[in-house]
Amino acid sequence: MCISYTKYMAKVARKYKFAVIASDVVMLTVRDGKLEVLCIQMQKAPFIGKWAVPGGLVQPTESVDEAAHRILAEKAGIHGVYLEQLYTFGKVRRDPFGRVVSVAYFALVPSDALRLKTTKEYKDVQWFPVKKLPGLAYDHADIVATAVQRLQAKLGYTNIVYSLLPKTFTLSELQGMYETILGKTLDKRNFRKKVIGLKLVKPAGEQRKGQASRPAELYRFAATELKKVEIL
Amino acid sequence: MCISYTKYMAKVARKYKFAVIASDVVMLTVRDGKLEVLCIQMQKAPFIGKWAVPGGLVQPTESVDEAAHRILAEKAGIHGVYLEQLYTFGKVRRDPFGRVVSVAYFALVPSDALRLKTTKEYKDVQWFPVKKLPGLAYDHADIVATAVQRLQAKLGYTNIVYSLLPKTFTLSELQGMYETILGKTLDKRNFRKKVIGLKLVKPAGEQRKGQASRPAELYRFAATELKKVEIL
DNA sequence: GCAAAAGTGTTTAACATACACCCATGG
DNA sequence: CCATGGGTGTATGTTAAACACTTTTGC
Repeated sequence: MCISYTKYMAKVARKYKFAVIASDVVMLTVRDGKLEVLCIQMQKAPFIGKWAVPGGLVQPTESVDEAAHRILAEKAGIHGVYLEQLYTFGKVRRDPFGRVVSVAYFALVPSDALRLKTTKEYKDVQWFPVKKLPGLAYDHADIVATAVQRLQAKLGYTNIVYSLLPKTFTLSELQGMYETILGKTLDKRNFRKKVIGLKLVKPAGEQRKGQASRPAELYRFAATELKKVEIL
Repeated sequence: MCISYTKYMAKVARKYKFAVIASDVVMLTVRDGKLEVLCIQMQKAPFIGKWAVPGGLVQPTESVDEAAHRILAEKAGIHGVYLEQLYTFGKVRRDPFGRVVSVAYFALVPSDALRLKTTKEYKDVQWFPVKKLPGLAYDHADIVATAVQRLQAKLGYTNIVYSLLPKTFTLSELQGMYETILGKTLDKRNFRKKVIGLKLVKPAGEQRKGQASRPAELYRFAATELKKVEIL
């Protein structure tokens, strides 16, 4: 149904020469100390074998936001994660298929949800580190770059990092998130003073044991909705 | 030509039930100590007599950015001002005319360009203070509110204010811009220390005379492209 | 007992804030 | 000469940045 709709729209759009609206979703996660993006491998000319960010046409009965949620669910089986509109890419020739304007979104996926995800068998879906991306179809390299910039910026003035970590985490894990995404190291003592002083996190009252080192205190986020906080 | 295209598209869009792409441009200026928005008065049902922000359909041969520039030029006769993409509004029923997704932009117009503008005779075009807006058609009240928020935020971390002032200006005029847009007063001495210390402005070497008070030094912006600067 | 990561304070410099008076001009 | 807006400095508190050692555990 989705494929026939796509083909139908392509025909209509070519005939009437007008723009159709698509949505592309950049899904980001942090895994093994690397910031990664979910990509799918394309089957259609002229991009056979190329990778792209998941996307699809916006249907007549859904809002653009709803389309982004649907793509997230269909292409990655992920629900309830952080999703926000990123930017709208509207150059005339960005898609050889026809005039497609793409409203791009970015989603943040916690690494524990991600583990669930990779147990499913999508042979044409893969996480790539943003620093080792394959060549992407369309203008998707620009879209991914814009998403990474937005994430880096928001890390500094919001509590958005809550959407990348599991419910409880150690302060070292939290700091690692910042270091991975920003690509620089931070001072441990200053970082801890800051996140505790700003009440970004609170102790969960448990410890992470089982490692050959001193057990780490576990923390929770004080808020799990987006708030403005000057962290950096 | 533009009107017939619009009617044609309306027909096509209704027939094939799919979304067309429009762009709306929120033009902002500061005049007489008030932040104002340019609105046009509509002629078509169901919004006869209602005010709206200038907008129009994106043509097949132009990018969405180009459409925004065209709307700015057509509806307001303004060229070369600051223009950036704001947000894409994509709810299903936001336009009774059909499924229209709007890529909103915001433009900043210096008050001297604006004086030129208001000498022209547009009986259906008017500047309204954002605090005294008439009821707006569609979801344009949301769009304007989003634009104002974006402007307030960018004022704090960029030099964007350059796009609202003439080439030379006094520090009091500059401070007035900040106070008007942010809706709060600032300390004169601290403000001056800040903008000079950050090298946001440099002296123009002239003075503004002709007022019943001490002449004020005139300044210029050190840069007239958008830069990140922590001002507030 | 040793390797590995967790945890903890102090000093210094930079910046933000609060605050009040004199100056140059036009009328 | 007076009304108007322009221009200037200092003291205080707050925040950012730099920096090294002790603790607790598993093996």
